[in-house]
Amino acid sequence: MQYRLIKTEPYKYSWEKFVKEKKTFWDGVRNYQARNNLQAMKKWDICLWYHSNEWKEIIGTAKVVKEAYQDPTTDDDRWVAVDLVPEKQLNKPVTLEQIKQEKNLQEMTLLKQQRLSVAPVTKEEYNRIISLGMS
DNA sequence: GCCAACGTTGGC
DNA sequence: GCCAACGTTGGC
Repeated sequence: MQYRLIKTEPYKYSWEKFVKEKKTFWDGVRNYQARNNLQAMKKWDICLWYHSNEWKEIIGTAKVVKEAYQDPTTDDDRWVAVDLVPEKQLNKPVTLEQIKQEKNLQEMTLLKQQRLSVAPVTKEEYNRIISLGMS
């Protein structure tokens, strides 16, 4: 089981819309590092769902239900997509501000590489976020 | 809306 | 293969 963090801009594709639709495919990644992270995803891996821009918070988690396949939005075979379904919503979103203040979360890729749209997350970081979000 | 950080492109 | 120029992202 692996954990990752994926970013969306809420006005493009929000958590609310995701929950309503019950499923989405994660496409449009045009960055090699993010692509590599996408390709490494396995079925049932968990992704933290992060809203960038004005929200700046982790709001819920998603489960991978289909591993990387050719991105349907492009003919370019360098890019891939995965299918996700909502797993759980946090009682209380974990904000970027909180993450910055958490001693144990300083090493998160989210903080180190702000532009990466699909980032790895360790089990410890994941557990920490969930306990913050569920408290 | 600005700008820093960083990824990508293309000329050499 | 290097690196300057350029474009995009995302926090503020």
